[in-house]
Formats: sequence, C-alpha cells, structure tokens
Amino acid sequence: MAGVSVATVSKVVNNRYGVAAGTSERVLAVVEELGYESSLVARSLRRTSTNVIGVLVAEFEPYSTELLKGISAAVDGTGYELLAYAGRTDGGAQTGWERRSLSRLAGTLVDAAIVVTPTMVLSSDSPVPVVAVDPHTGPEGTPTVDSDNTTGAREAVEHLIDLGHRRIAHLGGRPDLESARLRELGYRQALEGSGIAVDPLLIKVGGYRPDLADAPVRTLLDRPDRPTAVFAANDLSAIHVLQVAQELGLRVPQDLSVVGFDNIPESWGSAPPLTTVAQPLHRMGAEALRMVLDLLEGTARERHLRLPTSLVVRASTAPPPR
Amino acid sequence: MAGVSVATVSKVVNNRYGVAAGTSERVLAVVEELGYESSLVARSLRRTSTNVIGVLVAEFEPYSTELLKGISAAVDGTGYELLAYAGRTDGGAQTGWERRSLSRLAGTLVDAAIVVTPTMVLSSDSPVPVVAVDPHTGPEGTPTVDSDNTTGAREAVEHLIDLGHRRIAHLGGRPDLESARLRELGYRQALEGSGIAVDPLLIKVGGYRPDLADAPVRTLLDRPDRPTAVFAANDLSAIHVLQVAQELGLRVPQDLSVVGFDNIPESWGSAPPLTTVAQPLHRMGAEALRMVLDLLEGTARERHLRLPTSLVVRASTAPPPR
DNA sequence: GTGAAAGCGCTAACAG
DNA sequence: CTGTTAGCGCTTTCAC
Repeated sequence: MAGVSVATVSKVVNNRYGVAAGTSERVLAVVEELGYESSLVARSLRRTSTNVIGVLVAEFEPYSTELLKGISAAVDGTGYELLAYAGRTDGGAQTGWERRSLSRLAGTLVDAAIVVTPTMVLSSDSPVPVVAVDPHTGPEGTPTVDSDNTTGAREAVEHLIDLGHRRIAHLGGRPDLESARLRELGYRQALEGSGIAVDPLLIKVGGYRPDLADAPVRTLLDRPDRPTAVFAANDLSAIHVLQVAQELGLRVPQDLSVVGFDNIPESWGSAPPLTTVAQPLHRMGAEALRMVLDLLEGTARERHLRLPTSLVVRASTAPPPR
Repeated sequence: MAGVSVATVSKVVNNRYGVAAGTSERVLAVVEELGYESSLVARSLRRTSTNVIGVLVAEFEPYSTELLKGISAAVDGTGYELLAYAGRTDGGAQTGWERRSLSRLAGTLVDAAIVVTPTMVLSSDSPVPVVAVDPHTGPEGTPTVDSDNTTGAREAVEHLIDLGHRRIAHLGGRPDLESARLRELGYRQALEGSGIAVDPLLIKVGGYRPDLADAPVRTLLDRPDRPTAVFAANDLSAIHVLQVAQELGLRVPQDLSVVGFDNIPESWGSAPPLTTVAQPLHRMGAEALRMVLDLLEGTARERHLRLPTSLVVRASTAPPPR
C-alpha cells in the first residue's frame, strides 16, 4: 500500500538505518492508517529478543496474582512487557507443567521467565534466564526467591503456644514444595522447643488448596479430642478451616484458633480476620523481576534471595477453651 | 535422533493418521527423553488455532487480577490455556494499548481475547472473537460484560444520604471509561432524587488510581467546608482517601465517611474496612470466558451481559459529625 | 507410511 | 536507498 517491499516496512518499523526520509514518512503514514502492529509471534520467531518477560504459573490464584502485582509494578519503566501464562493442568499431570510451559515459550516468545512454585527441579539448560519463586527445592541450580518459611512457621506456632495451646494441628501444604516442608519443620521446631510432643495424627496434608484440604480438615475437627488450634500452611486452606469450623458449630477463636501463612488480601477480611504469617509477596515479585533482568544483562549478583516474614496477629487466635 | 523427518515427528506429536505404530513409539520415546515440547510460537504461526485464550490488561492490579481469578477458574476443564498480556504503557500513550496488544497477539498467538477496561472502541474487524470487560463505551459492537454501575453508585450514595450526609463528594474514575461515567451518573441521580444540589466543586477526577487521586483528594479534604462523605469511583482510590484522611488527622467514619466500588479483597481489611459496592468480579471473569468460548464455537447468545451489584456496608460509613 | 517442499509473518544479509 | 532472498520451527499438502 505504501508501494514498498515488506523488507523496507520492517526497516522503517524497527528504525533501521538506510531508509529515505520520504519513504519512511509514507510508510509510517500507512502504518498509522491501517493500525498495523507487527505480529509478536512472527517477530519472535525471527529475532533473538522480544522484550517480553514470561511469568509461568499453574493457575491464577491469590498467591500468584499477588506476585504478579509486584512484578507488574516493578516492570514499569523497564521497557519490558509481561506475559503471564497458565498452561493446562486439568487433563494431564499436575506436575511438570513448568517444564512444558518453559519449553513452549522460552527461546522464542519470552526473553526470560519467572516460574511460580515449580513442582520439580528446573533443568539448568533452559535457553533463557529463569528465576523460580517458592521453588520445589532449595537454592541449588536455578536462582530463586523465597521467604523465611521456617522462621515464619515457628513464630506462628510459638504464638499459639504462648496463648496456651498444646494440641496444635498442622494442615500441611504441597509435599512437592520446599516451602511446605520448611513450614512443617518450623511447626515441629516450635513444638519441640516448648517440650510438646509432636502428634503425627495432628499433621495432615492440605495441599495449599481448599478443595484438597476439605477432607483432612474435617477429619481433624470431627474428633472428640480435636486440637484447640490449627496452623495451616497457607491462607487459602486456613480460610477453609474457618469455614469448616463454622459449619461444625465451632467458634473461632473461642473454640478453635487458626493461623495461616502468606497474608493474601483475602485473609484481611475473612470471618474472623485471619492471624497469619506475612510474606512480602509484592516485594518478592519485584525482586524476582530484578533478578531476572540482572541475569539478562549479565549483572546478576545473588543467586538466591530469602526475604523475612512477619507474624500478623488478627482475630482468629485466642487462648484455648477452658 | 529418532531417525525420522521433522514432518513425521509433527504427525506423531499431533496424533495424525498414517504413521506406523513402531515409528510412533520410537518418536514418542525420544520426545520423552528430550523433554521436547513444540514451540508455541512456531506452531501458532503455522496453525490457525492455538487453544490459547488471551487476556489483555493494561497492568496487573487488583481489579484485573480478580477477573483473572474468575477466568482462570472457569477455563479449567475446557482444554484452553490462558495467556495474560500486559503491553507497555509507560513510555508510550496511556490510551490505545488494547488495539496494539490485540493486533500483536490476535490471529496468531491467541484464538480469542478478553480485553479488560479498553480505553477505546475496539475495531470490529479483529481477526478473532473479542469480549470486553468494563468497556470504554456502551454495548455496541464488541460483546461486553459489565455490572450495573449506575444502580450500584446510586445505592452507595443513597446509603450516605440515609445516614444524614448532605455534602457528599465524588472522586471520579477514568473519564475514558463508561463505568466512570455511569458511576457519576448514579451519584447525581441519588443526590437529585433527594433534592440535594450537585456541587461541581465536590466532583473530582481520581482516575481509578491512588497516584492520580492524591492531589484531588487533598484539595477535597483540605478545605474548611470539606465534605462529610466521599464516594470514590473504585476501591483503590477509596483506600487512598482513607490514607489521606488519616494523614490529615480526620477519623473515618466519625469525621468522614468513605464508600468505594468494586469490593476487591484489599477493601475487606482496610483500616477501617471499606463500605463498598460489590461487583461480582470472579463471575464477570467467568462469564467473559464463557462468552468468548461461545463466540469461538458459534453458539453465542447475548451480546452484552450486565451483572447486578450489591452494597456492602462495613465500617467506613457513619452519620456525619455533629 | 514416510519425507520433501511450501509457507505462516517477519527480519537480516546481501545484491543491486 | 531499496528489494530479493533465506530462514526462524512448525504443520500440511503431495509425491513417492
């Protein structure tokens, strides 16, 4: 339409040298008129860099979206764009989605990737820089960002012990995640530190999800010698404990204390507002972005960043009954 | 590596007929060993469909991430994947990002798109089905999902009037969004319905963002005859009103009542918890996904879906002082 | 049942 | 300064 070849249009659009001012102007006018934008797909297939950072998640739930908010705020002004991708997890395997997503996107669509809660060790031969948030395993291989899960969990349980609780259950997270193991470790440390025996019957797997936590929570609360407090491995499952407790006619915190982990916005206004261990999620997202950009520019410093947690006491914890 | 051509591999990977069982098996084994996944980019360039639904946002903030949660939950089991894209908005124009993002992704990367709060009328010649959430303009052209902004706003302001407020300010939204205009309309309707004159000095533009709302809020609250209540066009700016009020030594709700709009999780636990107009954000996301899938399958029914709002009274509203 | 070849929209190298 | 050509990784005819 501008009477030039596609090659020339490409040069104009990409500000390459060697185009006559008049031609450039004419092409730009047509581009404007047609509202032409180069296809991200075709461009990425040909070029080595796309200026797009990928955020790979299993699904969009409160934890990943909080990180996303932090990443999004931090990306502003860097010139990069964000592409958050949730591959299929329904039909196929729950595990390994991140490897699949990574090989589908990396090397072409995205220049680098932030992987949220990967379920397995990321192969280090990824064609692009990768940073993992809340990884499967400890700080080996892939650079990671996480928070001090053990200390956070310990403080949460110590808070319950300080209130006078002795029968404290733990609703665990996803066994395939380092964070879940460390939170259980913190739970055990707190009990042992106070000379309270760990009762295996009081430790259940909640999988970080309300649907997976439902049955174990009912098992926990439906027994005559039920615990007086539950430390849940994340807020989502803690909020589910709140709901089940209400169904069973248990008052929180009078009959049952509940503590969560994460401090997602949903925990601020649960009924009652949840006592929880705050992770600096926005900051974790922002730091993950910074790390991945550092990697991209070859100015990487630390390979692993662990941020502090802090206990937020709200209304779901109180001394045990009687 | 399997001793066959790329064409054969493609057939195996895509389950095409005409491949010997033995060959297929051998190729699959190598695929497994190598962890091969086809490049989404190359595949989308060649094929017409990708099984990916795009969600186009300006940035990842509470409103868009709440929709995303609803979309993500609804996509489960449909066989589609989700790709949320935030194009650059920093350097260039704040407006028109959706057209740019759409032409970069549509036709190749995504089979269909959900555009969140587009700032302009979407051209109807998009190569893929598009649904807009909270659009620039009313229900013409592009199918849309929104909520009953006018009624919601009217009820919010009537709540303030019922409490005895007469000097009620309105911190408006983004003038380029239909929702902002309708919320102001509801505000005016409520005042007029109660015989209260609309004071133009009490209407400011907050742009739905804390940073843009800051100056107007201070102008509003820093005057001797300041309003006794503020109806903010969304929760994010309402929460900012809460913060500015605190800075200025005004107690909420004793000295100042504040109402927001959206009911994002952040509003549940603000200090004090925010009275707000709830939009069914998760459901809006789910419905937008359903509509876009209907469009894709040619079974589209309604072109426009308007969901009801509901007033949630929390602790940021009370009768005016004196 | 398999592979060679074309082509998706674009960019980079090179020829004119 | 501009156009022709090749090729990014894949899928799809169409020969063999």
